[in-house]
Amino acid sequence: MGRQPCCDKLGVKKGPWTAEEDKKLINFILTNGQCCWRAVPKLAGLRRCGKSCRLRWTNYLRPDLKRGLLTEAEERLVIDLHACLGNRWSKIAARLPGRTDNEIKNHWNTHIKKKLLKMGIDPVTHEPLQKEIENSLSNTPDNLPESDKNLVQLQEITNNGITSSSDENSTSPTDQNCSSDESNFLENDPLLTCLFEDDPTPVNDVTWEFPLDQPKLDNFFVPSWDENCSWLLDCQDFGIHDFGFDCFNNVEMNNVLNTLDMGND
DNA sequence: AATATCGACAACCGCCTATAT
DNA sequence: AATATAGGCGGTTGTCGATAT
Repeated sequence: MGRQPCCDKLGVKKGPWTAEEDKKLINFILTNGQCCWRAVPKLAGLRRCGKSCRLRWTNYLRPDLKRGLLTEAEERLVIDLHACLGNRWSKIAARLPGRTDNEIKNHWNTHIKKKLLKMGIDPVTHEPLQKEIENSLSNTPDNLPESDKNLVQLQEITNNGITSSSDENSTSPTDQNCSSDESNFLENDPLLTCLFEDDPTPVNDVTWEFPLDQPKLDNFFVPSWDENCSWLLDCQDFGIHDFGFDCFNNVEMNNVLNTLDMGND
């Protein structure tokens, strides 16, 4: 005999989550923490698969998530990491605190991929596209619009990381990064160095490691109430009290709300 | 104003690995 | 050891708002 089935497929709801469902999931996890996902839907009163709950929480409801587009610095980091790791989005996401693999994957497919192609870089291999090289001979950076100059800058930054260790027998950038010349490459990039350690520590991993100097509430730690939590204020479908923050006493709640106000100033 | 097309992103699907039975 | 599921991951699809025609 194996394990119990994940969930009863019959009667499991699919499609976009409603505000009511979000509320139930948030309330449940803030109260009970993350336990076995299989049990979550039943205990939280949701007609969803446990997998769906995990995804919803991980990709959308987690309080430590950043909202909004990736910054330029984050984009550069994603490109760097992708050059070395390929489509291992979860590994890449682990290096970008507050970002999810799904978010990075989507951003890659909708933004970065196009940018790289526009720059004449193959988004898969990170090698220059031959055709684009020929075109570039007659299209120098000086002739490019400002937006394209930025892209060229980005390319240079990316290539510096990739080619700084190049030797006479160099092959593809990806090969250099991840195999024979990996050590040299890593020496030049402290960020990536930690990637290949046995127990890599994120550059700034806030995932569920809420700082101890944050206010300790009755049932859980909360992340810093700065921009990362502005999402809470963005929710238009239900108020903050609907999230189950009623479990706070008045003093704690006032502190939280005051901090939120300060953050908005 | 109505319709078509596109872009962004949330969510699902199916596969893989680790692990419980 | 064999079997079956949980959890995680990456690829793909579906939905919806914005923009173009």
